[in-house]
Amino acid sequence: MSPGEDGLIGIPFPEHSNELLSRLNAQRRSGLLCDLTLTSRGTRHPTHRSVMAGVSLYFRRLFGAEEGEDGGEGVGDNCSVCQLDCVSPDALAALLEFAYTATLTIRSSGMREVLKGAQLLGIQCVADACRDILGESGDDLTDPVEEAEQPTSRRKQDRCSVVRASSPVRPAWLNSHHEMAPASEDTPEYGVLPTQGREGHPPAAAGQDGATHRDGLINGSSHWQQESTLIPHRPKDDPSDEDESGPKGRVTPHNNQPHREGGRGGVTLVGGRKRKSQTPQQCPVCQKIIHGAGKLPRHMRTHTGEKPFQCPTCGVRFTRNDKLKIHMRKHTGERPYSCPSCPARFLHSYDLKNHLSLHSGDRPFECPLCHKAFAREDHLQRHRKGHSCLELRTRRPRHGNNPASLPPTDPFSLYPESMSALTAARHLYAQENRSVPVQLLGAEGPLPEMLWRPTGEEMMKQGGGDTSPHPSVPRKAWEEDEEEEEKVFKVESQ
DNA sequence: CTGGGGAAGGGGCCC
DNA sequence: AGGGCCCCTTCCCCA
Repeated sequence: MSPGEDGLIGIPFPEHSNELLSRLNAQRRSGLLCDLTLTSRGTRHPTHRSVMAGVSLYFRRLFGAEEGEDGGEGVGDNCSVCQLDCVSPDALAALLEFAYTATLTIRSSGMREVLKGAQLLGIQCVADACRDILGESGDDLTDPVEEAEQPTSRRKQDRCSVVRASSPVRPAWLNSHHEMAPASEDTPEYGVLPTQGREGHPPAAAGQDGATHRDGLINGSSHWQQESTLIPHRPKDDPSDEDESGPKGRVTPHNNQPHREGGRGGVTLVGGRKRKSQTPQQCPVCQKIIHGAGKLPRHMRTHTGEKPFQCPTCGVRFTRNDKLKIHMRKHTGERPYSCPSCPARFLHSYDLKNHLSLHSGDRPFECPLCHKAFAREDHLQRHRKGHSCLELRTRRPRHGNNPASLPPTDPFSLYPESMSALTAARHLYAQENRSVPVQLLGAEGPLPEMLWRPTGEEMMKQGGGDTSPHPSVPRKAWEEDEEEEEKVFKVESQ
């Protein structure tokens, strides 16, 4: 944590934007707090001008809520009814529904009317989606409003605006719901947000609370990209950890372990291969070190809850473009991973991997306590976290160890990490028909030292994180000791 | 409790 | 350096 942020913590509320939008929609339906009525050929739609300004460039300009303006009264401030006869009633209703629900529900026959309305009102993402579905390019249907705002490449131009726009408490209509599957993964198009003057002019839609939050975040996590800590590059001190495996240098699980302290960076020559800088950066919210150039924005969306990538078919939203891409396979029926041994085809590579283990019958993940084998590592972990290992351990270890009646050096190693030390102590003492000594019960304060055992994280901190010689079966140090000594503690329950 | 499917998140390589 | 794509691990949920 940098000195300037001492004591500053960021507590994300990912559902906030959705809940806020949902409540606003409820208010709209019941006519509460509505300060604007849209009409179209006789139909009337009460709504909130702040929401409309948030979703529509037309209304932003009408109300003078456009960033970069002086924040004075907009021309539309006195306007309470806005006649939009140029937009069909159905299209207007659909666009309003979209504004409050992030979902566009229309009949295909009405698609063109919605496209026209979206263009007229400057709702770019809807216009783009409609064009995609209609199979039209945007070139021949360029919205004049949008064109005026985006004279050149918007994606490139607005890169810095995207940074500011990523505030965790940015109102929903300014960050996520109106963006349909932007083309860029880590820098989603934030539509029509201009680049200048945001701090000085909180969006009209933000209201008082919104402004307060924004002010708070200007000094905090909203400036994550500028203020995120660049971790100094340091030559890797353990060359053995470098990836020298496989074609294309694709990492093996061994090399996919979490990086140890510091981080690889700069340019490292490994086996003649030039290694690119990974520019590790520290997340200002969770302090986590993020490796890889350009990966911090992606990580930040895990805090903000932003899901800028929406499936145009079913409306499901994703934080990442690659996840959306995989999701789209459900709709297209594409199953790119086919089993060489049978006709089975899969959506994901790991599905195929799991499937192949069924063919081979391979169960490489063995519980060191009960020696039950699993095909999947996470199943082994789940098994170990549960208490199933405390049951009778009648299985023999794979390598023909002689079960010993002696407990291992650290008897607590026999218990899952999820079990408290005190519970484990009770269990251990119960094996010997003894009560847990009073001095171990430690009613308050930290547990007595002899009952303390490090968590996985603590092990990482203490030992530099090198927990396992075989990363597919990560084991704590005490487990390895246990195995080395080949002492199997058979719990006698009788 | 286990097996399987799926989602989320992190990291590496290439462009 | 950033973005796209891919692979991996971990977690959650359901049968």
